[in-house]
Amino acid sequence: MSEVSYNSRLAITAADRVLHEIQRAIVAGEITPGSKISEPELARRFDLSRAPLREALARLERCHLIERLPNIGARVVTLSIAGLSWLYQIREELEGLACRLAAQHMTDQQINELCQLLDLHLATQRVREGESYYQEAGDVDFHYRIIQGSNNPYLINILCDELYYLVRMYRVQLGMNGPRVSRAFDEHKAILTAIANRDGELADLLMRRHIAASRLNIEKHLHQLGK
Amino acid sequence: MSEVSYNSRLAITAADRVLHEIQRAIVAGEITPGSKISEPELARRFDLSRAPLREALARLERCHLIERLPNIGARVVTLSIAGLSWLYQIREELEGLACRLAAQHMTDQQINELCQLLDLHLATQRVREGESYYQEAGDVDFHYRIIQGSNNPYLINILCDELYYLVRMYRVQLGMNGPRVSRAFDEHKAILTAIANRDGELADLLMRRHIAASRLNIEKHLHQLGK
DNA sequence: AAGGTATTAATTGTCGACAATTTAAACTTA
DNA sequence: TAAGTTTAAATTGTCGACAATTAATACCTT
Repeated sequence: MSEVSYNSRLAITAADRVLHEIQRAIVAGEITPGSKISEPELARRFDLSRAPLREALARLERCHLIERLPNIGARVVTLSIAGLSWLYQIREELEGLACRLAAQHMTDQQINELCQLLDLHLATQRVREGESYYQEAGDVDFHYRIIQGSNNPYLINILCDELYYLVRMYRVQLGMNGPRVSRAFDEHKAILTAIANRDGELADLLMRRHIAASRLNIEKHLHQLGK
Repeated sequence: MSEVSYNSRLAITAADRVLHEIQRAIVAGEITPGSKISEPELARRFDLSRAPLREALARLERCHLIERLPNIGARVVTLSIAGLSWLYQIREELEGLACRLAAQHMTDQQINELCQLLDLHLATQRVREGESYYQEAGDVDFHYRIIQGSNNPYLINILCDELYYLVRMYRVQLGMNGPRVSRAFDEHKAILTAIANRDGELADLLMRRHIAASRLNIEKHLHQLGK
C-alpha cells in the first residue's frame, strides 16, 4: 500500500480554512483597510462558531493583517508610506541574509530548479505583457525559494509567514505592474547567478538593491495616488 | 477628576495573566524543554477554562517558546546550538538595523537616559561581581532601548515580542555569567557613543560584533555542557 | 512472545450560552 | 441646542459540554 509522506499528516482544521479565506479577502482588499472585524458577523458568514474564528484572528494578527485591542476588537490594517518603508527596511536586511545563507546551503539541484522557474516566468511574462498577477506571483515565488533555501527556520517564519502577506497586500492593492516587470526579472537572474557562483556577499548586495528598487517603485505609486 | 493616560487603557485579560506566568516558567526552565503541554492540566493549575489558555498558547507559539501541531498539541521548544545560531543570525541583522535607525531617530534626551542607565548597570555590576541576573536584565534592557529607539514597529515587534523571550531562555538556562559581563558593558558603551555621535554605520558594526561575541560565548557554554 | 488489530481512554477542536466590558442611544440639564 | 449623564444594545472574554481525532490499552493471531 502506498506510503503517505510523514509530514503531510497536518490536519486541516476549520480555523485554517477560515483563516486562509479571510487572509485572501484582506490581501485582495475585499475587506476594506481600517474596517472593523465583527466576530459574530464573520462567524455567521462562514457558518462556524467564534472559537475557530478567534484562532484565525490570532494568526491574522501574527501576520500583521489585523490589529487587535483587548475588549475592543480587531481592525484591518491601513496601508501607508511609513508602513511600507518599515516593512521594506526589514526585508532588505533579512532577505539579504537569506541570500548569503542560500548561497551556502542551496543544493545545485535546487538552484537549477529555480533557474528553470525563472525561465518559465520569462516565457509567461513575454506572452502576457503588463499582466500583473503572474509577475506578482512569480516574484513572490522567487523570493520564497531563496528564503526557504536559507535553511533558517526563524528567518523563514518571519518572512514567509509573518511579513509576506502584508507585502502582497501592498502590491495587490496598489495594482503593481508597469515597466518594472522586465527589470525585476533581470535582477532576479543576477541574484540567482550570484548564488549559483556561491557568492553570498554579492547575492546579498543585489537582493538589497532589488528590494530597495521595488520599494521606490511602490512608493512612487503611493505618492501619485495622492495619499 | 484625574485623567488617565490614553494608551494605558489596555485591559488585562485572564489570557494575559496566564500567558506571562507560563512564559516566565518556560524561560526559567520550570517547565522542561521538550515536555508536552497539557491543556486540561494547565487549565486546572491556573484555575481557568481552556479558552483563555488556548489564547495564551497561541501567543507562546508566536514567541517560539512552544511548538503546536493540529490535533496533537503543544510542546515546549528544545534548545540547540543550531537554534541558537539561527536566532543570533537574525539578531545580528535586525539589531544592526535598529542601531542605524536609533542613531537617526533617538532624541538627545533618550540617549542621555540610556547613558545614565548604563552607568547604573556599571555600579550594580561592580557591587555584585559575577551575579548573572542583573547583567542579564541589564543587557536585555540596553538592547530593548535601542530597538525601541529604532521607531520601526515591525522591528520592535519581531525583536522584543517574538525573539527576545527565546534569547532570554537560552541565557537563563545556560546560566550565563562569568568574565564576559564587564566586556559586554564596554561594548554597550561604545555602541551608545556611536549612536550619540549619530554614526549609525559604526553603531551597526559594533552591535553586530557585540552580538556575535555574545553568541560565541553562549556556544562555548553549550559545548562544554556536552550537549 | 512478537506483531498487528480492535477497543478504550485521553486530548484537541468546536459549539452555544453567559458574564464583563465597551459602544451606541436615550435622556436630562443648563 | 450642546454637553454631560444614564440607560440600553452590541461586542468581546470566558465557561462548560460535546464531537472529532489521537494516543494508549487490551486483545487476538501466528
